[in-house]
Amino acid sequence: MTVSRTLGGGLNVRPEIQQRVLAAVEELGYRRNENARSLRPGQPSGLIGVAITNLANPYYGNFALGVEEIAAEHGRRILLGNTGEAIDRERQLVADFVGRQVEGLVLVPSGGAYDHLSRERLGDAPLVLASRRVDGLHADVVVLDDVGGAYNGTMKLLREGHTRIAYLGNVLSVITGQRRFDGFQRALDEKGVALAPELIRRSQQDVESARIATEELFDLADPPTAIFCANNRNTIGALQEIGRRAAAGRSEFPSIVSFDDFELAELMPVPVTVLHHDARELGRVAGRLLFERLDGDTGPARTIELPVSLRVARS
Amino acid sequence: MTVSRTLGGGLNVRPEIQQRVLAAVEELGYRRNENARSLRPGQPSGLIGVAITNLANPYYGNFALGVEEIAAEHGRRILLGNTGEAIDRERQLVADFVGRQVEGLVLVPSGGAYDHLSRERLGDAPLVLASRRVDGLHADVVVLDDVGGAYNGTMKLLREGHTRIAYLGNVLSVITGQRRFDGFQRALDEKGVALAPELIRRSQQDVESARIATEELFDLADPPTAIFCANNRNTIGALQEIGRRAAAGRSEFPSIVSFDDFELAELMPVPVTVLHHDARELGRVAGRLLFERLDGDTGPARTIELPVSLRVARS
DNA sequence: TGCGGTTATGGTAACGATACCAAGACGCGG
DNA sequence: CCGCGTCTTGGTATCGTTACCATAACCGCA
Repeated sequence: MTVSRTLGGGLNVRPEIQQRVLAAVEELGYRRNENARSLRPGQPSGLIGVAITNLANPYYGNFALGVEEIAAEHGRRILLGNTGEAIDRERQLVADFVGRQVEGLVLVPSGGAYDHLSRERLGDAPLVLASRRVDGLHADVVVLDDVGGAYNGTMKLLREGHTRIAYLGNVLSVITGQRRFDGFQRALDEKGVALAPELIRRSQQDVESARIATEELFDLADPPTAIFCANNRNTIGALQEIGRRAAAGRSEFPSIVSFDDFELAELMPVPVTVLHHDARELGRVAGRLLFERLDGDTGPARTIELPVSLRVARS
Repeated sequence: MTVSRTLGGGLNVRPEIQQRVLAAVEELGYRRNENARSLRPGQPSGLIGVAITNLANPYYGNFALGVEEIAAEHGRRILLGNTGEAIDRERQLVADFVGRQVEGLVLVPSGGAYDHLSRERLGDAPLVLASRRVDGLHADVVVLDDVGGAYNGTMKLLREGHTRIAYLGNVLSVITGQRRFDGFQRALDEKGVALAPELIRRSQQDVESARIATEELFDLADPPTAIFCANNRNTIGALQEIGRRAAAGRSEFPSIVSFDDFELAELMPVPVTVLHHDARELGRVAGRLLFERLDGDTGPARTIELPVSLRVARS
């Protein structure tokens, strides 16, 4: 049709006819069907699939926003899915994204199996993994300097003289959690401080379970004097429990190191040191990696490690 | 093809052939093209368009999660777009969503013009507006009890004896902001307290501008003794400024009422009262309204007003 | 054996858009 | 006035899928 030409830039169509076409489009409320458009071979769908683990966590909301920002710059939309850390849901989401002909995929992997992420399963769509590494998979990766950040944060507590340092972390299957724990452990080893098994809690995924874990820590005969929180959810849970106890008159004032920044950290009643990193920037970097692939970069898989800075919010 | 029948449930296909088809699918890595699928008339695309104003705000992240949750229950995916409060971007997003054959739209409107939301522009896709009302538009709406919530929060401050109450709010064009200001004003009127123009700041969209506005309030000759924050961003900004001043030794301890809850509110150094509501539930309700329309409900447009509860986080 | 009925299988058309091709209209130079 | 090139326009095929239809194979029963 002449309509297609008109809407596609209007090359070689008489201006008068273009006017008539546009008038008819306006009157009929015609919208080009993008799905039919992307059906023709070689035509891009204009979609980027983004799968994150937990949209309720503002960290991932910001991450998604960073990807969306880069996608929008390139005229693409994002299809967003929430995996909820469930591998089945991740599998299903990835399959669906591929079925919808996404041009590329950005994924925060739940960890564990990754057979659904193999090249032949994804077709032509490049894959960028974010926030978490998956060993043995050929894909671009953007992660934080988890080991170094956790090491620096723990060292700060050790230098302040703490020896009973608790660790609140994510489930074991999440590789990020392992790397952060590695950094934590390395710092203790270096200072010759023994790991106290009763102070290590590594299975909290949400705020409430983190709060309960903190409650149990405080109820120990020999409670910790400092807490290393391996992520935002654990930090908030720990601080909530501290607030509860303060309200009940049983004040506990451990030093806190939090991997992941959070708003109002500087207003906390206990000394909080924050390992700061920019989720939105992480999303942007993931987006840029993806679009470099889409622009034809065929080099080997890259791993970008973003720095984590130590910020003393209150001491 | 027999392939289509096999993947579509396998009715009237010999089990032996089904096995062969599935084996071939596995070997070739075949994925059904969902775009081609939705091309046939009457076939749904399985997509719901969700456009929110600011994904960096955890409130909207949670909202999107609520919609995603309901969509997932119905086997649908969400296409997520960020408008950034820009009407042009909203227009573009909506047009794109329609072009991609979304089955329905959930939108947090930026406010202002809404010609792009008329029925003929959207085709068959039902529209649900969330969080903000748009007068004169025939669509289902889910909003909070903005007026009542703001009224109750302000009343609490007035009953505590405050008469110099500052107001930190969103830009004027956002209808939610107007409604919250209405509730604020109604409470003042009822108690016979005059509105002090120098204490009313209604143009902060982000945390930093809210912090600066708070700084200016404290520097007044006759500073406020309480602050009503009309949304999360303004609350955080105000509290940040309070923290800064405390760190500098110039302690200011106004009472705060915050429309929108936030994590760790109970740990703040000043009395904070929170007008609590559940963003995720808002998203769920919007999603349910949408799916009722998709299930054939053709009744008149409904408006659902979700309650806002007053929670004394710290007093 | 023959006939109606059920089940299995693949051919064809159609969805909406566009690349390609063919053909008509027009202008210009020889 | 003719031939060539350029611009404009619409016909046709195609993308991947599924509804519909036609056909074939098979069964049971009279």
